[in-house]
Amino acid sequence: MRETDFVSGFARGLKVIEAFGETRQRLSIAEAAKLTALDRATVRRSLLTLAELGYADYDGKFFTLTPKILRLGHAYLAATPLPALLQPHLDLLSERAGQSASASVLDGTDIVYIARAAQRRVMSINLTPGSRLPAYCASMGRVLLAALAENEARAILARSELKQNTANTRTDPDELIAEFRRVRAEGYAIIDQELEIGLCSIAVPVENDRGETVAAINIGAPAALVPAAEMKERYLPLLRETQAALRPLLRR
Amino acid sequence: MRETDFVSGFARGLKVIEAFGETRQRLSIAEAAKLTALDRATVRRSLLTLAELGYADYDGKFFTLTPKILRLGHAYLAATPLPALLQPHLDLLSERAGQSASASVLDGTDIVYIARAAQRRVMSINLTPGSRLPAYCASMGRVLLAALAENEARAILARSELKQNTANTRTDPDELIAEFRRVRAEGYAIIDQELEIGLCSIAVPVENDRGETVAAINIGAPAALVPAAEMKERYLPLLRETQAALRPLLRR
DNA sequence: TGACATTTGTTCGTATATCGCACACAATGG
DNA sequence: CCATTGTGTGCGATATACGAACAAATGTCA
Repeated sequence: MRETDFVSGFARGLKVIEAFGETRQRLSIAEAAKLTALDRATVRRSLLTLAELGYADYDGKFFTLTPKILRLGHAYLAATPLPALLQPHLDLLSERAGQSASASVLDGTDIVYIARAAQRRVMSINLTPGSRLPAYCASMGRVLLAALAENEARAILARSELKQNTANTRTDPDELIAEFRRVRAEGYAIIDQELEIGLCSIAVPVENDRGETVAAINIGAPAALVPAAEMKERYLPLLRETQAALRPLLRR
Repeated sequence: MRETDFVSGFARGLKVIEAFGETRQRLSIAEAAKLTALDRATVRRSLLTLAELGYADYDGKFFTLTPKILRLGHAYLAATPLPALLQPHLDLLSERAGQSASASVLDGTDIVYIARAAQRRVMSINLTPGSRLPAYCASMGRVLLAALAENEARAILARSELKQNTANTRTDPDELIAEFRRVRAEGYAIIDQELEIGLCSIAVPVENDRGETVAAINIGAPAALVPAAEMKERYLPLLRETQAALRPLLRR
């Protein structure tokens, strides 16, 4: 790709949109300029463009995103067959397990939820398609990282902010890499309150007919009701059944 | 706003992203150019920019969006307090009604789901935050359109593609405007299989402490289990309670 | 309160980046 | 083999970014 095959005005605009997620819903021109490290004049032009197109509102002082911006993410969810294909299987899985079931893919150091069948709300966080969690301390994240070449997984860990969310959180890269080996060998990952106290989850990879990992699915349960030790025997068989049902459906 | 306060490169890029939603997940340069009515060279630069930034993959022939694109929509869902504020109330509502409950706002001629608590799956469509339905034939759409000034509502109907989805679908603008008056007077809207055979729903507005309509919430049920005639007595009281609980929480 | 410092939004001029067009070339299919 | 469709590139005209300057608003302190 040549130097000139890059539209920097477009890239700058996308950066401005993402700036909204990091803080509040309202951003002034100067705030957005600080968050994006772009010139105030440039940010102003991007924001006015968003407003002109209806992706943002402007009251003369602050800009706020409008729901029209969801069209952009929806372009992915609607265009990609994976979420729609997984959804009915997650519904069934969730019903049989009596717990929430989700599917996600990897994006950088995060997992991104692409489909979800919720039962009771157990987490403090509100998860919907598009939600992100750090991969290193999520069961689906462990599964997805384990599917990568070890040097790639290590590179992602190096870029991750390995935060000690709870007393249980594993933050040592070597220890995590070792866990990835176990996950690869045994085909599942269990998280025992590493992300949030009171929450356990178990995940398996979703593989296509070539055996490539294209996503991960999990079941989450309150630790008070389902101790981590019981996660495997209670839910792994159900996850394996879903996994097996999906494999032939996923052609590459 | 001056003419030069508009970054057309940015606007063109956003148009390219939206082009993915309309068709398949894979777009060639020429296809994207046709869909957006932009020059091939321009579309090519936009797509290469998306690929360079990791929002798209490029195999040398086709471009596909990556889950990173969900960051853009997520910037809205994370930044706006409304979805997170509504979610627990929808969960409760859904549990008490034993049916799915959702919240949406208006974007042009569509309603956009911003939160949802699903029970069993009744619709053929998979609804998640970001999903869109035509406003004119959805219960929440009727409520949101009824909240507008009548000439605005009429203008939106004029722009809508009033499709006869089922035998029950109302498509006459005058008839719809009359229905909006009734909705405004009585404070709720019921849809009896106008969108999809077998699906009934009832919606009420969510108002802030000034009485302005900021969203709509609904309950959907299978027509086989809950005839449209029973929707009101069964679910309207629950919706009204949720509505009342939300009002003081919504400051403007 | 009033003077001053700081922050923020806006405008301007100019160097640079980008657009749309025209054309060359490659792949594909009848 | 030619028609068709799609991709890459050079170029002149135009649009855009940047830094700086200015104006307005806001905050600070005596």
